[in-house]
Amino acid sequence: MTNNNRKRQPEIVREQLLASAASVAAERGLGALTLDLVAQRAGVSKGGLIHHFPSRRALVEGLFNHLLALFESSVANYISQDSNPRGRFSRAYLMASAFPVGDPDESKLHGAFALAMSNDEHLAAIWREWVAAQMGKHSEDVGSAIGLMVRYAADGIWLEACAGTGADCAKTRASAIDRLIELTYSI
Amino acid sequence: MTNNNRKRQPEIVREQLLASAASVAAERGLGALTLDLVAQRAGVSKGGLIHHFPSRRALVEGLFNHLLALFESSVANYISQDSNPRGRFSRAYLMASAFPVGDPDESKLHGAFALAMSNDEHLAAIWREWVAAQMGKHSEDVGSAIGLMVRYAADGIWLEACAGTGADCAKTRASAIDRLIELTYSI
DNA sequence: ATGATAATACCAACCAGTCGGTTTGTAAAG
DNA sequence: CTTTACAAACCGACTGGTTGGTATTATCAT
Repeated sequence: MTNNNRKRQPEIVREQLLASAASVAAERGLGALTLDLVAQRAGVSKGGLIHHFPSRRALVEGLFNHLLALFESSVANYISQDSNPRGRFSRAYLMASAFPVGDPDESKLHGAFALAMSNDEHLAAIWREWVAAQMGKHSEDVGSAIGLMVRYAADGIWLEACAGTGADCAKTRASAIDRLIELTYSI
Repeated sequence: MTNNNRKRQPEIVREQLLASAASVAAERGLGALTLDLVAQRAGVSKGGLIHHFPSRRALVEGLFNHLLALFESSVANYISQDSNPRGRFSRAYLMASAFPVGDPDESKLHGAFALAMSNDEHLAAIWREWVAAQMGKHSEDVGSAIGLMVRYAADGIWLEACAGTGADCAKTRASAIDRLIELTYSI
């Protein structure tokens, strides 16, 4: 068993650090993610943060992987509840994008990282690998133009959410999502 | 006539500053846009830069407005070449997004700004106003779920371009764009 | 036309603050 | 006693912005 009454619980601190980093990045963007601030929010000194993540880059990368894992499990969850294999992956991708789990700031986080990918080749590589792995796992809609189209739209949807625009036309938005879901059944 | 052999040509310098800012932001992201670097690339001192844009924020905002104007003229151009009013705006929006004018780095720029909006309420406000103005001008596809869907997908497309992913499945991509265009005719 | 005056368009140096990272120290766990 | 898990202080590099000054251009009375 993992010791219960330890005073030092590094794994918990590590998780707390990731959570703090996530909240900072969601609120103020990745650019404003400073070691001092993250450490302070996690109730840890900067030295303590550096102990777990030896550099800022390592912290950002750790957070990125964490988010990717969350998104992946969300997609997997939608898939498991979907008995129709037709376009299932794109459908789940759409749902996971349009209805993010957790706090609404999460889409902001996704946005922050998408931004980072455009200038950080390493993050972009991680993302590419993830996409490739997903396409391998869910080969149902590989190469489908409609599937790709739906996933494009899904990206646009959370982009809108992360930019905070389009809060008005919620009705049209819901209708657009409905149509997208319909489309996935014709893959 | 505007004097020809002037030594000081502030408007040209201003344009050069915007161009430099654009190239820096496209290459390294908005976060790496420093006054020193922009000034250096424009062949101007930092003081000179500050003279034209009194703060970093003003520079970023100026660049944002500049890009918005470029995108708007691109959209307008597609619209003017399109005789079918049905879904014309969404179609033009899609084309302008999927086939950016100028250097390929421009989509990176759009990406940088789109995602910067998530953390800069002021930029987001400018964007919202622009969208509202566009929707007012091209009322053809206001409130259309299909139009919104297409524009979502358009956003996703340049997001992909800006992240540098998906260079492989160009064929599927082209096919997806074709289908999106088709969709706009059914608005 | 011309010289004085004001306004504009810059530049070089500097300042105060911030940030990533290092170093040193220390208490707890094994 | 060694290793782990932190804390506290510190450092060098960098950044946005200021200041004080200079060269150029525009205005205008003479």
